[in-house]
Amino acid sequence: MVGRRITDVSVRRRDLRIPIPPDFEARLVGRRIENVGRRAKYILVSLDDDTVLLIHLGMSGRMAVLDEMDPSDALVPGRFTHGPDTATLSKERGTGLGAHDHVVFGLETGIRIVFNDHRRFGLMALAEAAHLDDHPLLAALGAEPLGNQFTGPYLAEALKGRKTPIKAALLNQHIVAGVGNIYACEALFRAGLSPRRSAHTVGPKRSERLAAALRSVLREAIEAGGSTLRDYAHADGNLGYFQHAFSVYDREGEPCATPGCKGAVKRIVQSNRSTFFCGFCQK
DNA sequence: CTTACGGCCTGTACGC
DNA sequence: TGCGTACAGGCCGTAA
Repeated sequence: MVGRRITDVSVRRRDLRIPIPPDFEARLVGRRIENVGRRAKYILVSLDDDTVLLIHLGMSGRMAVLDEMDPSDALVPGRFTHGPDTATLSKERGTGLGAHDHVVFGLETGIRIVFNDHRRFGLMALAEAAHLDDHPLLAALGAEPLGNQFTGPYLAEALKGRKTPIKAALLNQHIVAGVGNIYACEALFRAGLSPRRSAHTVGPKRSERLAAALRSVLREAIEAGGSTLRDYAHADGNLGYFQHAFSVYDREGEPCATPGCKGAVKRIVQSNRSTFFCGFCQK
């Protein structure tokens, strides 16, 4: 995408988690893409007029690249996996688009970037580059877990006085940004901390362990291309494979991975989300 | 201020 | 086979 100009924007559904504003298309057409970055779970697309396009994939969103010169792209694994998409595909033959392809960016040289999100928990928004950090979606975010700011002392300070379970605190984007359910569970396992433990009881020493555990699990997951549970895929259609390295996530009833531990992985519900952990080695 | 909870959507897996 | 229920990688608004 970087270096190419946006020649065409087609919004096929505006009612994402936050509605796409009326001036969205007009503000994007004709702009050149200068950079693609990320903050927390937001993709940040910087344009040549100091506008930034914010994209959030929610739980089920994905971006795909359709190359007009290569029709086999429509067969990219993980692209039309849901029933209605395939059905609609035949009706809309010629566009190559499916029922849940909500936004399509046409770029120079005939490539299309498609935002697909069957649950519409994702969103797109526009921000000014000069005030990006003040944008309502970004302003209150905590430190990047892989950035220099995120240290044991930072985490200990952020957890101080919080009564919520440590699992919920890890999912709180204002404390640490970009951690979801899988990696919260895996980090707590690596740190040997019970997900039910009150956040404020995680002091400097445990925070150091937890911050290190979180960084290591994220680094390894990224290295492995992410975790494919049901339908996650890269823009090129390749699947992640970190799910094979899970210690606890989605492993209810299986023996604990810690050598010598006799425990089995338990599943509980916290803040309406599944938590997986070992009751023996996580205290 | 903090925390708990329901809701947003649609698709899939599973039990009856 | 068909139907109902639970659940899914996120996050916001509201209430307490």
